Amino acid sequence: MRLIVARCEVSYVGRLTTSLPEAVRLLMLKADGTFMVWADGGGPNVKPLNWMTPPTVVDEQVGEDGRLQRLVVRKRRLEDRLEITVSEVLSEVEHQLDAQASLEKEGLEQELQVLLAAAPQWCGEGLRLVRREWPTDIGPVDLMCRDGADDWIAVEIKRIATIDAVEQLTRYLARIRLDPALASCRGVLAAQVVKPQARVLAQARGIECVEVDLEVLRGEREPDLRLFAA
Amino acid sequence: MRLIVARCEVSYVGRLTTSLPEAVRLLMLKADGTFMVWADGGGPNVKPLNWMTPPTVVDEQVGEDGRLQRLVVRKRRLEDRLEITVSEVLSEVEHQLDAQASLEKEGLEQELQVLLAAAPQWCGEGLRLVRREWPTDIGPVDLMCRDGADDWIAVEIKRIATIDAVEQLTRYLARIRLDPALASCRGVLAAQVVKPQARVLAQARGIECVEVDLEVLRGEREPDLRLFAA
DNA sequence: AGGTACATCTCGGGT
DNA sequence: ACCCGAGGTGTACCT
Repeated sequence: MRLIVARCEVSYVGRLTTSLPEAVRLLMLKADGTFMVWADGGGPNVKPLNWMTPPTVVDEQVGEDGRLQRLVVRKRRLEDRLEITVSEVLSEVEHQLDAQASLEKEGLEQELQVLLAAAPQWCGEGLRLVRREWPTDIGPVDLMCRDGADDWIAVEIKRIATIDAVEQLTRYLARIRLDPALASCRGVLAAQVVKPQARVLAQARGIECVEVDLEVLRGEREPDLRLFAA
Repeated sequence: MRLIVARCEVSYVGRLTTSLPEAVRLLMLKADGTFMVWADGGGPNVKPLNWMTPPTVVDEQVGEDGRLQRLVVRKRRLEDRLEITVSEVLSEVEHQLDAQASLEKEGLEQELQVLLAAAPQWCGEGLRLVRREWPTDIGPVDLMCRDGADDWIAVEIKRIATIDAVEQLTRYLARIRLDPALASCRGVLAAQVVKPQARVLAQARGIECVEVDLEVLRGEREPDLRLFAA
């Protein structure tokens, strides 16, 4: 990875067109072909001002004095072009980094799904699991359950339930109900957080919303305790 | 901005929990308080492995020999904690970068909306603009127009029209048509690209799709020329 | 290759 | 502060 701190202008032409006036910025060239331009404050925090993902071709133009004058980063087969005009290089280092990353993650939507599959009663009284990832012709519903009266309930699980989640479950329900045996299938939207507009739309469509607590599902906290939480 | 290349382990506890085994990575500490951990290949290209957005508090632990041993990055008022255990620092540089970014962008959805508001006939023959950002109780429709027969037309604008855009316009139309004066309002989906599945769903719902050409809207190219394009 | 759904999405604009 | 929509979203998974 090369890290160049330089005074530079940047222009990008591709899916859109952008330009940056001359200023001191960080140019980051990863060995995997990723190129990024960073500022410090004034813009996005955790996103580069400009970038190009691999595969890239970097054309480096150097003056007679050996100093970097221009970088042109292009994408293979596309008309994407990122051009950096360098007026001064303040620092440049290059290092070999390790690629064997393997970032382990816990606590994503999938964990919610596993926990709710093991304890579907949190999605509705008396619910028992029939199958996880119940297939429809447009994709799988997260959980398919039946209740005490043997009615069918399709459950869509989200970390945060937005209006899009309601639309998604609505599409699934329409497909599921095509089967006469499942024509009366109900829908439940289970999430750690249900956004207000999602709740309104869900109600209009007869879909029930349930907010679930990850720590309770994990058995790390008693459900009653939430009444005393701040 | 400080750039540290170091052999390190990383653990994050916050919205989720992650861990990274010991390897050589880049630690990026921006002056605005942003902290990021980067690898080179093996993971995402343009996203850090771990990060924390401002406001952050960085606690730096140094050994008796003066070498960096541990970085703990915490978020004010939250239980977010990013801990970097450093076994070896390979490089460290610090530089003052400019903040006065001002990235100029052209070609986003907003430009499409401005251009189509000025020339609504590209959305349908004889259309004239009544209002941009026509309000409904679930959000504004991009354009509200009337045609030669004084019929109402709601226009939703996208750079790329997916199935979600059809759903969005459908929701707006349902709200708009609650007003008896607008009960016959039609829908038009205008985009640079309309995905095939979006086109099918739109047709099933009586929504018209129009593909518009940004260069033509800008007046940079004659509409007929597209017939000869590759 | 194309479509779908998830993301510590991030980020900007509005209320 | 929260809600909502757009993104050069990126990325993994699946057909």
